[in-house]
Amino acid sequence: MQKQETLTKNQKIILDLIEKSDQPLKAYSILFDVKKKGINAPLQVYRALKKLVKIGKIHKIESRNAFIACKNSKCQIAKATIFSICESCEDVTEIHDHKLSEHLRDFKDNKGMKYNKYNLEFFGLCKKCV
Amino acid sequence: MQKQETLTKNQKIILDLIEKSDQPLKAYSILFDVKKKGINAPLQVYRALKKLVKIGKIHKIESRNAFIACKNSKCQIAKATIFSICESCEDVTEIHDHKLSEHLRDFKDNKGMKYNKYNLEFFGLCKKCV
DNA sequence: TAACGCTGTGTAATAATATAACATTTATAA
DNA sequence: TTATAAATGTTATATTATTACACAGCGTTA
Repeated sequence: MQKQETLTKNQKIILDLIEKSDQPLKAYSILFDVKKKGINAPLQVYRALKKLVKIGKIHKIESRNAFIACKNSKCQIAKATIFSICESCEDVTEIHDHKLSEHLRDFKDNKGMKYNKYNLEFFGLCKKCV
Repeated sequence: MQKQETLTKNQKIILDLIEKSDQPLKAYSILFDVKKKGINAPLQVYRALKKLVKIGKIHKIESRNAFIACKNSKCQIAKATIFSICESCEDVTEIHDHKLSEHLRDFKDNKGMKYNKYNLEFFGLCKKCV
């Protein structure tokens, strides 16, 4: 079987919703919002989220248990994510910084471990909240 | 009131347990283990964990919802953490890499956000699991 | 010393996040 | 067309974390 190119109905519904928000959404808030479209159970949401994360359409903000759309149109990068998170207003922004990404991509520890993925979250106060 | 230097009974019990493990422990597994010491409820565990994280004695592995002791004897660094995580055996190691830490500490985005904390998790396969 | 603020304790209840198990359906590949 | 991988729908349950309340201990300061 080939890699699936087109999303299924549930996946589309959920991706649409996440893409309309510029901030991360939580699974059960997504569930609440898509009930009118016939998605009734948590598992239906979690399954779609899992797939969307896998193909890089969305990312999980681990420290917040929330999901945000990847704005990078070319993004197949489920594998290398950097976010800034305001600890006051909880605003989350994905960071695309070539130099930093390069640095992280090239990082080697002294254990001989080969990395294929990383997730970096910066915390602080955004301009509005300072 | 001054900053508390000494840990309370519950905090000590839980820190001891976490320090004896070289791998991250989950809250409810901690709870199970400390029941014999008179800690009966999840909240007692979560409260101690929160404090221990705050003072830098332990770190939370966000992607795993688990807690690991900080091995760095000087560690007051609840604020700057880097881990490597094996996706096969789930082995977790804290990384101390001066150059990388420096790079992350000095990172500035273009939003004027001031960071006071970051958490970086690398994923891959450890030597044993390759 | 009494009153206050702060931190921690203990307990019960509940909220929030996530997965297991099962039967069925749809899509793709051989 | 048949085998298989991927997705669906549903119910139940597991796991992770917090709210709310009553109270205890300690240091500060009035």
